[in-house]
Amino acid sequence: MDALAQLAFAVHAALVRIAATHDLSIVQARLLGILRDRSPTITELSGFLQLDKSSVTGLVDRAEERGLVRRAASTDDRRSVHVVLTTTGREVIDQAAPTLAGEIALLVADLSPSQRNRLSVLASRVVAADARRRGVDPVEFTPVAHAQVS
Amino acid sequence: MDALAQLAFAVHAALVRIAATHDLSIVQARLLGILRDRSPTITELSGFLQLDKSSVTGLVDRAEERGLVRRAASTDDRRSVHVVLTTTGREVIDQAAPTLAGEIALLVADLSPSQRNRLSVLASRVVAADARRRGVDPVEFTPVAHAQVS
DNA sequence: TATTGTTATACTCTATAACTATA
DNA sequence: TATAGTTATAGAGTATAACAATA
Repeated sequence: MDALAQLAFAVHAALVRIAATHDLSIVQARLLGILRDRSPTITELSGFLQLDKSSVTGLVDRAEERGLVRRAASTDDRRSVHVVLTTTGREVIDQAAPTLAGEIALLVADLSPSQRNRLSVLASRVVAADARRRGVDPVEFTPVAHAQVS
Repeated sequence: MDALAQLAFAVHAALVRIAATHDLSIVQARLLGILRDRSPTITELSGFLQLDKSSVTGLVDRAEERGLVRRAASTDDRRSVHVVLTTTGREVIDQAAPTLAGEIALLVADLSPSQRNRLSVLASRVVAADARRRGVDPVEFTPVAHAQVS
């Protein structure tokens, strides 16, 4: 299954490349993607992104400095902070998401529609099995996902 | 094709996780994997890894400090340097490669053999098309590839 | 002149450990 | 005591620009 590793590298590289044209790293893009339809706490983000809390603090710091997100006090727990997309942040991710999706589409442009469909089904199955195995929610992981939801 | 992005993240995360158990980053693992059957110059590595020369200098510096690789003067061009795997480096990658491959295998364990085969074929096709499009050699990109060759 | 590689610099991403404030 | 988040610190990875040595 070496092809799978190569595929992952190719997709990853494509996403890095396109995110960069929007002045985003992949992690920043995922962060903004997650925030499109929710305002999680730092700890929740830490779970979504599978990162240490302190890493998320830094990530949010940098995004906040750039005016992409803001911190909002929680009403029910004064220790907690909710991270919220700003108007600017929403504009940035709304612009970036289609081009990210487009780059993926370009990657599989050589496949026939039915092959694309089969690949999609198999990929979903692998992702679902992996998420189940690790006890996490499989929907939360890519800005492209949220792009298609919206 | 959002599933493809999610798949890429899942595979990538799995490789990061396993490489870490061998005290390697993904890039270090790819570097060692490439060096298994060749001794490229810095510029050649830069092409294989799609990184700037200066990034490769740093990568090789760190690997050299850890005794995994060494620099060897080129015989024909005194500007060039060939990067060579040390005995230690070979031991490390020979140990890591099977566990990396094993983790990929685990990821697709839920699929039937014929589904795995189909996924492999589709993945190879996408990778090949992408490599062709970008004018690079598709074989050079993962330590797992070299693991299976050896 | 052009190419090979390094250095200087700066930034992002990441984690661990220690800390503060709240629960 | 336990949890939420931050800070301090350290290190890897990355790129750009300027440079020396060689072609």
